Amino acid sequence: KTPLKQAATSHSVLTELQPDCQPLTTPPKPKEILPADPWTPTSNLKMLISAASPEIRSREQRRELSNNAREVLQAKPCLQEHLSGDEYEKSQPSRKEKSLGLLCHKFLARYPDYPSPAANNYICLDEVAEELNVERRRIYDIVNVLESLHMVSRLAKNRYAWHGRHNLSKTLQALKKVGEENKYTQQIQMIKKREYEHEFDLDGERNEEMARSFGSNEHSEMSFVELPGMEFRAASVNSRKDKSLRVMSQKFVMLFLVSTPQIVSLEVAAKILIGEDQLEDLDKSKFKTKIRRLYDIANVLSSLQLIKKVHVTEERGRKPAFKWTGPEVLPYIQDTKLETTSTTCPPPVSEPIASKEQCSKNLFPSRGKQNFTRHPSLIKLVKSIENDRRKIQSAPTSPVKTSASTDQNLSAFPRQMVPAIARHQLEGQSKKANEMKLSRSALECNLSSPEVVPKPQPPGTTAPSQQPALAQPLAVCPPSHSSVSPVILPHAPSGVSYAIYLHPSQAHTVTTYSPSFMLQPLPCANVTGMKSPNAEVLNKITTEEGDNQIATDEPTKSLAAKERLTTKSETSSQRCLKRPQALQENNLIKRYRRDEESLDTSLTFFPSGYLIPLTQCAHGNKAGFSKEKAGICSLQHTTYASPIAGVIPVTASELKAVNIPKTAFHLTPMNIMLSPTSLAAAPVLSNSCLNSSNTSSAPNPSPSVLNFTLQHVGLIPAGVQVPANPVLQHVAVSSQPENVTLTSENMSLQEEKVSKNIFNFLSSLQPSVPKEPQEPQTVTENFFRTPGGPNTVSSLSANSDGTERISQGTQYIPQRKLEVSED
DNA sequence: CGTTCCCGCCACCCG
DNA sequence: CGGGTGGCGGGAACG
Repeated sequence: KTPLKQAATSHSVLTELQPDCQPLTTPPKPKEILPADPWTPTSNLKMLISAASPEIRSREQRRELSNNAREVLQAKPCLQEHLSGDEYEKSQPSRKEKSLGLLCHKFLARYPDYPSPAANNYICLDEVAEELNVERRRIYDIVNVLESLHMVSRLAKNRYAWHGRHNLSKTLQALKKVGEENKYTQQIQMIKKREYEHEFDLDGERNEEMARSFGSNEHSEMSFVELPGMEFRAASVNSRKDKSLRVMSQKFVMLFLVSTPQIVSLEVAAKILIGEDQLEDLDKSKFKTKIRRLYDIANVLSSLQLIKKVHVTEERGRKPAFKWTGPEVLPYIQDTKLETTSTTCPPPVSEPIASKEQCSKNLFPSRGKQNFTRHPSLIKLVKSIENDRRKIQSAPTSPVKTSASTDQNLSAFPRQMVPAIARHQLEGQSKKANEMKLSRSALECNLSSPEVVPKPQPPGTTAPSQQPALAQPLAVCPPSHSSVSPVILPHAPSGVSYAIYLHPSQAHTVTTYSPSFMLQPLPCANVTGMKSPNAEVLNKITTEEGDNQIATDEPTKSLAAKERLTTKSETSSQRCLKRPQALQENNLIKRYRRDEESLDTSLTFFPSGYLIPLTQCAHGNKAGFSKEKAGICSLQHTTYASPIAGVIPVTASELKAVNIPKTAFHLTPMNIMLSPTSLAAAPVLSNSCLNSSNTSSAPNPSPSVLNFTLQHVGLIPAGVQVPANPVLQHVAVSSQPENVTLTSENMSLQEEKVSKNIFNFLSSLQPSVPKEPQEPQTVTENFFRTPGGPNTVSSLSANSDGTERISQGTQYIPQRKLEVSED
């Protein structure tokens, strides 16, 4: 033990502090707090307690890293001032500063999102623990969930290999598949239904039966999901019977990938995760523990930017929940597509892969959503950060030598993986995601034609070396801020939906009103931010990016690739997934049957909508984009396939009976869905579009774009604006003046109203609009709609308070309202 | 007070 | 049998 302390603090309990502080992490802490120092009654008490407690021994008083300090400063900038002498608030290491999330951030900062296989991406738990000044135990928590995502893998005891996000795509696909096989969607439905019934004190006995049919049934207790190329972990060391965290984490993720609104409440998650193991036993403590674990997992997933916390509000108050913010996951596809896509794919991404270097160097590898051009001014920051990271990595603390064998594994794997991954990223894995949609359109505006699009040159900041990156259509801002950003943000500020979806009917109106906007048919299942409890079918629906050659000339379609919904065949999913367990095959038939059965009882969703981008964008050239996605998805089955518009809850049975029109446009009286975030995003889009289109050479690095990007990427907290004269600031949600409520009855009236509303909104996009801080989004939604048939409608209303509400269906059970709000 | 979740005891399990 | 793992839940910090 080398109790070498920089600060002469008399930490009696200070156990181990590594003298050799990492070069990167600025060790010196502003002010050191002496635990024994009696300046706060609380502290005294604490001391006494700790002293009295039998386990005083390893009471570590670790200081926080500069990062934390920074965050703290941000959090309470005002408090810093010299108020009443010295003693400020509490002790430095506030609980938050020790949070797992923060720790995870620090951890992730040490490794690149896309490490080059060449580098020795080894993780020594001990070292990390020391450098981060935390108990090893905490590192396990992080590593375990990372492992569940195959971002790391265990090599030997105390040693892990870092893979970064290279495998993420595949992993998520696999998880999604397994999730589907497990019929998590149905299970979720079950639980929700049960809750609902409980409210009315309905006989809960009946439920048991249902439970049996669903959740408990086929205890497909799947264990750890492995990746094809990944399993070969040091077999020797990897015997531990993976129980909880790892598996739990995977299941948790599955829930997101499988559920349509991609929002999962802790409660539901916990119940499902418990229910799997044992038949429903409302064990209080067990539940509680599960929740606690989920928080742990959620924290690191949050750090990975895969999810973010939101709140779901029902009649019974609001419950914590999480929303998937990670990449949209494509249904697993055979390898066939590889060639097809690779040819169509813009060279940049697919090529560079050859040289991992570039990949890893690209701090903003193209990722699912958040396809925003990296603002040049960010480059600097990014670079320095990366630099730091490099230092850390090369720090003497991690001198581990690579064994030939392991090295092999490491390098070999990525090589194969990358191409596929790259392609996915390119394609944009979320065909369904609205955000994807929008971002892509934005991207297209800016990037699809590099020549046309001027490269923003930040005043004084020019990074020629980065040019290539910018030129690449794919060199867009990924959400991978986690690895980049030194700043810790509370939550990803910006939401996810950037598009406005309109029903065709409304579309007309809108177009009329403001000709400058274009309507773009868009299949957006989960975009709306609405919660669709029974989107079971949805899960099987795959949006197909389209009709390749969809025209570029037709204004209505030119903007983005046309997308279609196609049902995904179970067969495809089945056959694609290679699960270690062979039992699967045996159950295949059974599952089919089950699936069919369940289909009958569940509701179906037919999503759709329109994206309303600026016309200018159309000028651009997105031809390439729209084309390349052609035939990505192999729709070998089309049970319910058909491009459909509108979000329409329909029961399977109804579906059969009603005979859904191919163009289900009229099925939905209306379905305009505005999410607060969309409002915020829109300005950006418009701005960028304007820049690129209006003036073919608009060097103006719009600050709003920067701000938005920063916020979105998490470099700065929401609400914070980067100094720059705001040309187009976020349009406050409140820009929507009136409440809009649509019902099937008074459609025409409502319609008008809506259009008006939209018009207002669109108008508000103009530069003159005053900026306002983003507000938490609130989505109200009805659950458990009754089988209302085609008449069911969705409606949206914007409250004067700036929050929006989206509710669907007038025939839903009113009590089943649900709100999702981001903090 | 409810939510979030840190801390670290201690059971496992693997050399 | 020692040490790495990590399940687990009390209870403190936070809001």
